[in-house]
Amino acid sequence: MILRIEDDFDLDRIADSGQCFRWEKAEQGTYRVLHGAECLYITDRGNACYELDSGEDAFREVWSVYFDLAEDYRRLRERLEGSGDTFLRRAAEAEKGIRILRQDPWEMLISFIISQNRNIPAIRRSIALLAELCGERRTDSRGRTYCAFPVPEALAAADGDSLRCCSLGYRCRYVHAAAEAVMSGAIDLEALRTADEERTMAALTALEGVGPKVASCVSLFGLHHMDAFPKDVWIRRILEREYPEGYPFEAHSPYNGLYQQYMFAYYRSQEKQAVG
DNA sequence: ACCCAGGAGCTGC
DNA sequence: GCAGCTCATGGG
Repeated sequence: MILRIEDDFDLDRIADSGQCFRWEKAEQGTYRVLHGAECLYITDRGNACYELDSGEDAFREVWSVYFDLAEDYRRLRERLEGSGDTFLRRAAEAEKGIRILRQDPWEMLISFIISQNRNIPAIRRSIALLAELCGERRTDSRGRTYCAFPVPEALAAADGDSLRCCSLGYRCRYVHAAAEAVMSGAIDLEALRTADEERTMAALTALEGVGPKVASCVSLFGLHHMDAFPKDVWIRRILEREYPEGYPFEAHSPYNGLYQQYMFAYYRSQEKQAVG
């Protein structure tokens, strides 16, 4: 189907934003997007037109939700124009097109447990290996196989050696423990969608290997709590260098998470240019 | 051979 | 409470 998206929407920027680890560039302008057990090919045809290999039903039930198309990101970006936060305004203008995807909280929990103390290419690699090892094998619309993100049962059942094959290192037992916590009901990820931030962070950080950074990523990217504000090494640098007097969380609430993504992407792109 | 990475847990003070 | 250490592994 062909779709017109007038709002901020940039596939390259979303793909590089560090919130999703299973997007793969197919050909120029086209991404193959894996999300849970689903697969989508989406192509930027220019002039705000996008081609999706999905039917109307899958689009309405899965992909329009995933891309958060009901939200007006231009409005959220333009909301910054009245503020005196010049760094953030610059970042948002430069990185316009980033969105906060509505990803699956279980997939985000495991992905960000894996993410700790690793760079993005290494995270992608481990997640791909994990899916190949424990995910259901499926076929996409082009006849290519792909692997669904493993369900909790599969990871709880996986033995230590097979997890170790995914280069998870010391995070193996965290992944296994998280799967068991979800299976046993010790944590109810669905219930956290509507929980307040304090309860959400408390429930997530109670899991082994889940600290404040991983929990806030699950909250933002998996539960769509738009005010969650993950602080990784990059964001810490930004706060130190650009906001020595303190960052204005209150002024930007309840969209701190989206604005964090603009800053994260902007700062990293600046660093790349400085190096290259 | 280095140093770093979308960090967290543990120890010692 | 918080600095400092350790963890396993790959990317640049």
